[in-house]
Amino acid sequence: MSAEPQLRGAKVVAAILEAAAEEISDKGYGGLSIEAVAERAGVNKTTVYRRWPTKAELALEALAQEGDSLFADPATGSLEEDLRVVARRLTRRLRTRRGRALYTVVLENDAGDFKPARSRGDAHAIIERGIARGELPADTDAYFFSAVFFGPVIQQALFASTVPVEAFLTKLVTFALAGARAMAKAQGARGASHIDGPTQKRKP
Amino acid sequence: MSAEPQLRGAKVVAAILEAAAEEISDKGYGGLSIEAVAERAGVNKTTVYRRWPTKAELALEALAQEGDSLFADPATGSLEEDLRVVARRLTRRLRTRRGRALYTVVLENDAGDFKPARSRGDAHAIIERGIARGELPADTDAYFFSAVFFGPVIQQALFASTVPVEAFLTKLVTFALAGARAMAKAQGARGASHIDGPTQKRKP
Amino acid sequence: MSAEPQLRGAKVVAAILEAAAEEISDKGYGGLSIEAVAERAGVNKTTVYRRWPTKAELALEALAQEGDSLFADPATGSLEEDLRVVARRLTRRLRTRRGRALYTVVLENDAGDFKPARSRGDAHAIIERGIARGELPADTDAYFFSAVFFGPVIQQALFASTVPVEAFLTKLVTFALAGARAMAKAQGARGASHIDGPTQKRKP
Amino acid sequence: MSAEPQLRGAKVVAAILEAAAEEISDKGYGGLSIEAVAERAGVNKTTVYRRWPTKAELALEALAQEGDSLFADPATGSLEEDLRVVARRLTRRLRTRRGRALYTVVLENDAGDFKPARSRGDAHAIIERGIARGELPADTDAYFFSAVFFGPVIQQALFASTVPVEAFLTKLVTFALAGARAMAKAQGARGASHIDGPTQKRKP
DNA sequence: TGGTAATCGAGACGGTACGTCCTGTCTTACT
DNA sequence: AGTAAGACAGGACGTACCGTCTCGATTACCA
Repeated sequence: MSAEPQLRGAKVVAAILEAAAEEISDKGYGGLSIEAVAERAGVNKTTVYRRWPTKAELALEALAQEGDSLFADPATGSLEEDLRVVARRLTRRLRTRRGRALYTVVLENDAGDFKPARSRGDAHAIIERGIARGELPADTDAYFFSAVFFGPVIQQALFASTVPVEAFLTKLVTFALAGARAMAKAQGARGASHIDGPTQKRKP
Repeated sequence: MSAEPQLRGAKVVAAILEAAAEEISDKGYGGLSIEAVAERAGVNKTTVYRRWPTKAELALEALAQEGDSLFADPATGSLEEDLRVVARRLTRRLRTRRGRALYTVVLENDAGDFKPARSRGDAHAIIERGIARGELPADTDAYFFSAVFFGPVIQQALFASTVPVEAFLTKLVTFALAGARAMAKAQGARGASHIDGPTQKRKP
Repeated sequence: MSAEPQLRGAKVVAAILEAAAEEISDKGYGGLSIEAVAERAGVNKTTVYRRWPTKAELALEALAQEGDSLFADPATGSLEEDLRVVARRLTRRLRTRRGRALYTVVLENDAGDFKPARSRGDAHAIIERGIARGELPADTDAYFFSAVFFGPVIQQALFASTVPVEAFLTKLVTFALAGARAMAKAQGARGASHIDGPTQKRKP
Repeated sequence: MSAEPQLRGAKVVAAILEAAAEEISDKGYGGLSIEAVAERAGVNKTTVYRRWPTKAELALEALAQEGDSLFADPATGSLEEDLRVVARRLTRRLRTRRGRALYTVVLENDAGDFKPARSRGDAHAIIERGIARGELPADTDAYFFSAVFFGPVIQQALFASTVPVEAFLTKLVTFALAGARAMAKAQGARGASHIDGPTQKRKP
């Protein structure tokens, strides 16, 4: 009767990941020390090293613990509003040390095949609902649209001195939709996007 | 008695900045240590600390040494081509440890009033030449357009697993121009952008 | 499914002791680690701890595996030669990490009731044969003589910068025999020695 | 005006050596940890490592701080009594963790050219005074005699289960003197000893 | 022959110390 | 005055063993 194997282990893992997340929130990824995580988790340093050989791996797993709410369906009924809501969430999160941490990890290592990319994948649902509702042309490339819409948002939030305010969002939404529609008219279907998500295949 | 005569003033500064730039190229901003810089510059640790209290300040100054060529006028005669050229340069640089370093600094500190924002300002010239040539509507907001065009480029280069290939650039250029034109048609002038350059105030 | 079948009982013990002996030969007692022994023996760490709670105990048992040949009867027919032979063996062994290990164990713990003392007991046979042959006075105290003869040998081998060479041995043999004879003459029997063997009591 | 250079340094050194000596007294050489020494000295770990790369080097220097009193002239007027006094001092010290430490260091490393050997050199004065007084033959080899007399003492003190008691000392003194005299008579001068002190030359 | 008990492997864990690297501050002396 | 030289306290690194523990697998012996 296999009860719970690794019961102790699971607790330890949870404690460590939580501690790591908190440390990141407090001091950012740059200020993250495994010693501090271990102590905060009430765990020995070697226990952390056993599972996460690298600060980066630990941080990534800690940051992956949640964050799924970001692209949750806003269900406003309108694509424009949906995009605005998600962009606001994104912006708010990226003003957080914790929100930025993910990007710092990616930047300091070279890894690209990552949470940021992956979670942006979650945005496709929103876009595809917009397509279904006819707010975007039928042949719109969701990956491309996502890159083009969220790219500037993230960029502004992470690296610009001034916060992208509401007005920017409004303008961006208008711009993106206009671009997508105009492009569709101008060139018709143009094959698959060339920004690929991690692994998945595109359908015709 | 000392073999090497002491470096003085400007020479010291130059040696240190150069050493720092090389260290960053080798090990990235994360792997940058003042000790290593000092040794590489043939200079004492104290001398470095005297002028740059912070690793970030040193890195920023070292990285500012060059990089102005990025937005130099491609002078292809066409806005589309100009944008493509600059985007290619940007992408190539951002695949470099040194290119990424700048963004890492900004991310790890919270400072946003920085090179990235400033240098994007340099892109305005290109865009405004496009406006002058009639390739973009007369009321196009250069700041906004810059953010909307380069945002996705930077985003892809820094954080995406897949390199933004030519096809992406082509699509992006098309998209951006289409968006700008459509927006102009649809709504006319709509007030100033809300993405501000470094310090200057925008007028209504 | 496991490739190697488990070792059991006596086999485990043998494997561990052998592994321990080899480790000591390689790295000395100071460099002896139970982990390394376990791995070398192809045995789990716990299995070692189960039987030898202490590094010292393990080492002692491992070192006790052999070493009985040291005081084996040289049977040269002459006490002087017998002593020389045994002293040479001793010296040679004490130049070995393994040979020294035993003394290190004794020194690091405070335990004195140990192999060194015990094995010196084996030397008595040689001495007593010498007494029987008339090479030493009849009332010679074998324990005392052993201490007085082998003491300097061990001392030189373990702690002196210069190896005790043949000439030293020759001189020592002469000296010891001369001392024993002179002492006998000078004072006659003088009661029991006060260096006791491990446990046994000396009789008057 | 060179005041005291290295004033701070000298204090630190003294503090560390004292702390090390105390640690050794408390826990023996085996239990000596650089961390503990550093803390006890109120000094940073790296400061210790800077000067003593090895535990052994630190221990040796710490143990060399004193210990010169051991072979100080007992000045009893009689060689026999002098030897007894020094032997008693030696024995007493070798029952100490600190006293044993020196020998442990030598044993664990292979270094032989050492304090123990060197300080035994100090014993020569005593022996040579005995020669001068006519208590030993004129051609007695002080090195050899020293080895032959103190060897058993050290041996018993370090490795025997039973303490070498007074009676042993008495017997040993008698034995050694008898041996030296008998040897002189039997063989006359026989050239230099073959146990050499560290470096010095023997005089004819 | 099948079941139970002893033995063992596997490996997580808290803990101590290792020896190294870098930080940022300080003192001293040189030039 | 600016610099080299370098000692220093401090903190974290990543590693090695320690000795303890739990969990299953294996083996051996006994019923």
